Amino acid sequence: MKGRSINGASTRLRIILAAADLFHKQGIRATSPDEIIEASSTGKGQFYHYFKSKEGLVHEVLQTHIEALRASTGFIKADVTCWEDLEQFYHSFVELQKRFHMSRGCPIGTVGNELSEDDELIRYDVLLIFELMKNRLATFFIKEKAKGRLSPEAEEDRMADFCIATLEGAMLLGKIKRDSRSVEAILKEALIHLKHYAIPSK
Amino acid sequence: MKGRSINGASTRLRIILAAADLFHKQGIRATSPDEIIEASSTGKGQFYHYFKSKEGLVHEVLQTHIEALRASTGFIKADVTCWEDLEQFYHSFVELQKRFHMSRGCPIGTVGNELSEDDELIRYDVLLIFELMKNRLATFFIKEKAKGRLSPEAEEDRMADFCIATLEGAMLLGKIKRDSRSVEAILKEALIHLKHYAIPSK
Amino acid sequence: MKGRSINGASTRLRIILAAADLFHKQGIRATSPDEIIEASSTGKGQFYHYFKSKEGLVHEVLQTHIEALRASTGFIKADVTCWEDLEQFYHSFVELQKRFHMSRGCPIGTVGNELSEDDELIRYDVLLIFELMKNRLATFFIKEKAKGRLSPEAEEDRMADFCIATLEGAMLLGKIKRDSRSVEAILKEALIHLKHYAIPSK
Amino acid sequence: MKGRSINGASTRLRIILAAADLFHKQGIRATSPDEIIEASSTGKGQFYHYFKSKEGLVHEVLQTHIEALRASTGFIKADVTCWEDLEQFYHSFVELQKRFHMSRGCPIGTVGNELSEDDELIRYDVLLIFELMKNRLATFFIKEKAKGRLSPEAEEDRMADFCIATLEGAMLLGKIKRDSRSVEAILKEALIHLKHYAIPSK
DNA sequence: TATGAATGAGGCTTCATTCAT
DNA sequence: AATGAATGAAGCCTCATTCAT
Repeated sequence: MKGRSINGASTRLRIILAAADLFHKQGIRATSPDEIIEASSTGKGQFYHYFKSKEGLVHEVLQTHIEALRASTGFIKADVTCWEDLEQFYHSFVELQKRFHMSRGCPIGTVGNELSEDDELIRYDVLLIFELMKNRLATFFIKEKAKGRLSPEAEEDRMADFCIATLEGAMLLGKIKRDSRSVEAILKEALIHLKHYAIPSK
Repeated sequence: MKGRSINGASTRLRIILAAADLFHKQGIRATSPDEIIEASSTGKGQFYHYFKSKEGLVHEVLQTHIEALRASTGFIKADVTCWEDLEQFYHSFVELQKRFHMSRGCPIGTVGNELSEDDELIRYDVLLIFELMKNRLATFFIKEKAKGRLSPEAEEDRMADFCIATLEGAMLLGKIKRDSRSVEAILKEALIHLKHYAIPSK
Repeated sequence: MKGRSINGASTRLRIILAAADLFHKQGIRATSPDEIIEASSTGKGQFYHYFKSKEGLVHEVLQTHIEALRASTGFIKADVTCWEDLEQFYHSFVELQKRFHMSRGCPIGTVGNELSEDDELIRYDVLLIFELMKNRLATFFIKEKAKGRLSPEAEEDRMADFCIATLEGAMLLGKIKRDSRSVEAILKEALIHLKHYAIPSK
Repeated sequence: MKGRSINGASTRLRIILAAADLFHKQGIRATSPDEIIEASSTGKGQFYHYFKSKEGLVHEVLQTHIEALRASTGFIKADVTCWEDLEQFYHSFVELQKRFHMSRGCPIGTVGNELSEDDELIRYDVLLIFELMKNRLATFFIKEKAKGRLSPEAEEDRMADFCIATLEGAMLLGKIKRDSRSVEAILKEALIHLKHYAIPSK
């Protein structure tokens, strides 16, 4: 009788949280159900009681990320309404990475990067998260443009994708270098570029 | 008997090439020695004759990438001497990705992504490759600055890291979206930014 | 509350019926409690509430077959009082098999076949069913002999066993061939043989 | 280092023989790879080195039965050239069954009986064995007829199928009853029937 | 009566590696 | 240089059952 809990939901959640952490730390393939079971103090049966397979769990973990993104309950600060918020958005990721002493990349990027052609279902989940983030950012740019504070030739969607790409690329480099300095430098460059499209309000 | 050593060399190389392809396609963890052996038409013994372990092979694969980068024999066009070359550098990666119908990311990034804290040796190999690429790019920026064609406040190393980060991030998005359009858009944005540091020769 | 016990009875019955069908379809070992629970739309608890174990359920399923045989409520037409009835007896099994497009064998034989030395309890159940069927058939032969319509050297028990064996063997061939023709041919041969013992009433 | 053998073939054979015995004893589903591995004194890896799956092994086991049948090296005496040989054919099966104290059925029938709709490959193997046996028997009947020693209305194929069906049915009953007497009685009845088609040479 | 959470043993298969020839 | 047999740990999942509510 390991982690017998009050209700089933908590076991399920414990599994998801343990899995999310392990996937972030070492990737999906490097994480075995047994490891997740151990980390969440459950039994083998519970794993497959709550999730139909490891892949199913991956899906649930990503759904949890989506929830957190939508409800702004996670580490990601994607409610961007001003340029400072955009910096905060970037910052929230770097903070996460620093918390793990630069040994991990982006939780989403890590998962996305290790997908292959037979992980279509998971790819769609990752895609959805990236699109969600992109939309949050694009919305900010669109509003800025509407207010006449962004150059008319700025393409909001492109800019948003550029944000995400620089973020993901920077975090990957940060993980490889085990150093946050270039991550911050890269993101600073990205911000400089984005702000080039800004029209200073007089 | 020459034939033997030639064949020997080719066996070794066949294994490396097959492994490089599989690692790129599906990552290291998802690729078993058996799969590599099969793809390179060798026997189990040969694998461990030429490489002391799977990790050793990963190292050799990365050494091969380094060789190719140094000798400019691979797909990477890192001999950058003008802005067009920089575009070519980016382009060479996008071409690679397109060749696989946007189902793969960057061969180096894919490997780097799935490393965890106990893959220090491999991490150094990946780091070396990124540093090598960065130096090639930085060298170009340094020369440009020396020629007075780059703004004095441009930081060449940062710019080079920015190049690599945008590249890696863009390719990740491309793989997740299975579409090259945003990859190209992102890289275009990156180039715009970099060129902002350029001083047009009159 | 009557409704409850009625529902209760029906739950129990639903489980037995679902199990009987699955055992017939794929055998006992290939059928898990989960599958039975799913097929009978119950919960896990109900299964072990009504049956002490999977083996206990197998026993109940066989008891149900026995009931049906005794009360002549099942598909088996074992009330044999004339030669046409004997044909009907055979025919009822072939009909069952045809209903499942020749993909299944005899429901009893299938269960009996997969028994091993530590299934003594179940073996006795199966044995009882075969003995029951045999007695029904033997009774017919005994009566025929009593009426002087069967050769004095006919051994009624042997004949009855012969009936069952040909039936089981024919159904096995039918399942393997997925074709009813040889089943019918074999049973026809069997009938010819049995009728050889008959003395035509002048 | 358990049963390290001189050459690989013997390991493979040991696995097949152990599996054949266990399948006969308790059926395919009741036999786990682990059990086969244990019984054949091998390692887990060897099992999957020689056979692609458990199903693959079942196939090989059946192929071995086919070989034995073709080469007449197994327990089955299917070289039937006279009526005594036919009795011997039957007898060889009963002897096998007696050797195991009537606790097992026919090795082929046992496998055939537990198949379900998703074992098509194995079903074909079993079918082939039955067809092979049938042809051996039918050949005898055909030759007898050619020699004018069999009634013109005898249908050789039917008779052969009848032989196999009675055999399989009798063995199943024998296993359930744990008694050889009715098996022998049933087969005696079958022989009586078949001989009815014989024309005594004057 | 009913639900489904919890448990852990075991089933089938792959992995990475070593060894013998 | 080359082959492939051997090994055992581990990976993913299902099973049969019990327990708590």
